[in-house]
Amino acid sequence: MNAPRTSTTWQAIRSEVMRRIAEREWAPGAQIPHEAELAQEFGCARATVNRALREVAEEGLVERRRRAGTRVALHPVRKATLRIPVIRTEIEARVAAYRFLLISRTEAAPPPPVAARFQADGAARLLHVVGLHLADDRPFVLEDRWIDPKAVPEVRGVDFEDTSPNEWLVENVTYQGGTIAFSAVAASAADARALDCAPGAALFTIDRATHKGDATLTQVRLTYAQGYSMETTL
Amino acid sequence: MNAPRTSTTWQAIRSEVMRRIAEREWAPGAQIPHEAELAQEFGCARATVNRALREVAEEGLVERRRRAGTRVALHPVRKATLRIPVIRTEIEARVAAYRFLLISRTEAAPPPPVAARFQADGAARLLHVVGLHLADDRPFVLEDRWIDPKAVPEVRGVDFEDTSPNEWLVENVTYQGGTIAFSAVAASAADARALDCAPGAALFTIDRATHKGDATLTQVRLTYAQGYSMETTL
DNA sequence: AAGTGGTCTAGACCACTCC
DNA sequence: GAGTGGTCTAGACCACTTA
Repeated sequence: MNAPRTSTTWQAIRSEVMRRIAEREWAPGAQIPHEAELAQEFGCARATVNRALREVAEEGLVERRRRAGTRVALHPVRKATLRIPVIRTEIEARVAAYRFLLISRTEAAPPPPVAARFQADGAARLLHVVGLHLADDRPFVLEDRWIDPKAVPEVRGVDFEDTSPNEWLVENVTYQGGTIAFSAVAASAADARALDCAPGAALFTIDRATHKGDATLTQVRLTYAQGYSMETTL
Repeated sequence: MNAPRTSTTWQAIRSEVMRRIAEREWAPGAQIPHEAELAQEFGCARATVNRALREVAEEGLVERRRRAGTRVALHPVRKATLRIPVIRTEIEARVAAYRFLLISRTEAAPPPPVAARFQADGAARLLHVVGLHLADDRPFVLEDRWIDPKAVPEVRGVDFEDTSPNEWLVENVTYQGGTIAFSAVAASAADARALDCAPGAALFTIDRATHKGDATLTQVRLTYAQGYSMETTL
């Protein structure tokens, strides 16, 4: 989008490098010239070449190692970046009216598979919140969440009548890491009731756990209404 | 992993910035000091601060705009990076024996939904390849692919008996862009037969189209065996 | 008009790893 | 031991945006 007057931009170098890889001028597995050499060729500073190659490496097209140099990847691992917005934002982006419907909010001992994730003593009681996100008053996604009140003390005072756990947690708790898994499940009776589909219907689900240090803060299963598709670009 | 002697590293600055955001020292929506100020505080060059903040911005924790400065994101859009390996690699990573079984390879006029993606004249004939990837001789994923021979001429000479289209294309065609969609579908009769599950079972699917310039090179639907889950970390 | 981030330069030192 | 990428510096100019 910008065209500085005199200098070579790192974007230009990135494009040229990617072109040479695409056109097989640099074959898969082959080593490409080192930074200093490319800097000379392009008539720019080595830092500029470094910036360009770092980006190409992040996309997985080349692999870089000190001393060994830079090689064109043999099996470029394609990387897709998923943007995972707050559900309310996702629905509003579809120009639909958002509403959250709290189904239940209890404290209970989690079932074994959930407890295992929290690496908690089996006796520990966790907060269990279930609610439905609606788009234009039609079911969009069912949120089934467990929260550890010991790790997130403020949560005890929240009723989740107006604000979904999804949104409250994003705004009030900073995560340090987590895992996400995407899968397909057959709708349970409860799923079918909440999401207005037939039992056994194929539903897209996201299971997410977020951590802070060693502690698991929260775990959630999002079960999307039938026909949902999560999309991104390469 | 490294601790240079005298200088401040950009990783250290990134950590400190993320800490301040996590600890609410910098509140959501608030503006943070500008680069020159932080450089002075940390006793380093502005370029180092820039590098650190650029990384934090890429993770979605802050938003940066010229003149407007850097703000802590109100709704941090979490970004998950999916590594999408070649299927053979994915199976071998599970310490399973990989095998590809070609089911059919024909040239045909694509059905309308496929043709639309190729923006081709309806009369165009595309290569249609269907095959099954097996892990330890058990069905892992069904690949149903359309390839435009006009965009990928070399493909006419490939029989796909030994090498799956998935693998062949990764090695022989460089993409410039594409779209990916993840969803859940009920197993069709053919899916059920190939993947050894009941018709109607909930299956995880990936639909991918890859482009080069304006041309759509190939489009594929990957239907995974029951119970498959795609995982990543935040 | 002015402030802020985006980028480039030229040079330097260092970390890592292959030979 | 030596070559390559990783990073930092100090300074500079520019692009973009808002006031």
